[in-house]
Amino acid sequence: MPDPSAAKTPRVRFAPSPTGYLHVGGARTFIFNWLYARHNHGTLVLRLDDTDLERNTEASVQSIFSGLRWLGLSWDEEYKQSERLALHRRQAEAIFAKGLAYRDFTPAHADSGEHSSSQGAWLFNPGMRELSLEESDRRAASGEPFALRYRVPRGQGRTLRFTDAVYGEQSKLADEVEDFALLRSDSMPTYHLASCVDDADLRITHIIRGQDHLTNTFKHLALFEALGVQPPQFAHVPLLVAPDGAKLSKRRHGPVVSVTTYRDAGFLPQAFVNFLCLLGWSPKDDREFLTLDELTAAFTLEAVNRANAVVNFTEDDPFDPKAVWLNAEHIRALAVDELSPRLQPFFAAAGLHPSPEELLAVTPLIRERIKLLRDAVSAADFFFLPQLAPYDPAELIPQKGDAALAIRVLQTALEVLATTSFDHDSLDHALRQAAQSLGLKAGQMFQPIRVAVCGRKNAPPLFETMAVLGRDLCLARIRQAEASLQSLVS
RNA sequence: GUCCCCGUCGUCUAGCCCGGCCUAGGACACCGCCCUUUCACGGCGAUAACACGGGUUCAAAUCCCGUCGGGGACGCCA
Repeated sequence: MPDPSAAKTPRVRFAPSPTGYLHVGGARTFIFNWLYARHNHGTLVLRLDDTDLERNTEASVQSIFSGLRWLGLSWDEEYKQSERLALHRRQAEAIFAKGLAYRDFTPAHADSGEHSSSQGAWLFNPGMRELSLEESDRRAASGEPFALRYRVPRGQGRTLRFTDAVYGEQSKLADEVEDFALLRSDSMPTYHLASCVDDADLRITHIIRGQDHLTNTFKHLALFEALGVQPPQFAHVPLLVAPDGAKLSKRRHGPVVSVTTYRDAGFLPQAFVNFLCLLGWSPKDDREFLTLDELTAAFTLEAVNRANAVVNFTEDDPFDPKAVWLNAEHIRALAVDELSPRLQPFFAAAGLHPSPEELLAVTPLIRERIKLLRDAVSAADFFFLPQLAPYDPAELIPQKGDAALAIRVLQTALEVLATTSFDHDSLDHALRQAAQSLGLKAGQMFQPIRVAVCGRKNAPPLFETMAVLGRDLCLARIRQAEASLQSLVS
């Protein structure tokens, strides 16, 4: 029998609930959905699952949208569950009318505790499932609040089954599924109801979501049946877990799981996407660096793993080293004129405002030296600082030398630089010759100049740096350095 | 507790479905060497894993059973 969903072009959905910022696990689920949709020329639906009035916030909605926009992956349709309440309620009533659900008048929150701990799983509230329709109607009419529960077909030896695209054949006895709620006592739909009703109504063909929903799927199977529709295909993806093995959570792990943390630290979205894809999925060859196009071409659900993946962050280092490495790779893969403008906001945040031209000149000197975009500031601030940050004059002293030697180097440099043209080759030639005439190794000559000009020992290549800085600034800084050395000798 | 899922280097993974080519491959991180005006890039190299126990087989990381370990679900949260 042909699979009805296989013929249609796929429709997938990402359905975050706006109860907090977009976190890395959610981002990855979104990316997998996006990749699946694009790979198969299907449609990606973004649906805000905002049926929990208590916990939803507008700030979360904004945070999710800005996170998604930053990723740069677009969706095709957009819905909000809160605008579809009428449909949810209508379907709940239809299910009730078919006798597949019942009213539960047990007060909310009255039953916590006693079943979870000792006597096994909770299945239903005593008395409510068997309430006669007459009494149920009477109590409802009298205004007594109730939740609507799905009447799981228990006691018939039924087995609920589905084939997960990632986890394979799944089955569970219906007797082990609890009577989950469809409507709350305030008549708001629950997640299960709203989700299934919308998935059916939006004609979703493939549900790609976190593995934490694997067991919920049995409830959804029953619900789709109650709704009278074929269930979509399911594909559960392994969870992203913290180094301690627990599933990533905003509450326990804090801002390190927020995508804005990555964005603000200077991850490139394409690197972030690349990294996330490699957690729980691989192209099955040795590629690690993949562009979006390559990811799209290579992505299949069959290649998704089943084991949870650890995001390797620590207290003092919030980012997985592999994510950082991939980011550095993507930075290096960027053309200078693409990279340069992306650096600008990070300088601005540090109070530095180089012109686009200045930044463009500096970018090639630091491109291979930064792992995160924000590193650009510490790597290149000296280009744009009118006054160098104070440093220890002892740094100016070269290997196997003393302050007097450093002074001699700088004085010689001052003379030579006064007449040398400030391009790489001229500087290289002039300074090497100067070193020779002083009887010094090149490094002994260059190091004091580097520190004088950059204010520190580790910096981009000297001649390119000086060429960008220009003669005036270089001479001024070298003079200043020489003066600071005088205090050391006297 | 009940049910579901998972278990290859520290981490991400290839290999597992279709046993032999696996003295288990790649990557990150770490360490060492080379390149080099510093840093970085790049190159080379080293350390490092089939959770355990049975079984099937001429042969098991690969198939079967069990044990242990980890995770998830069990909410009028999603």
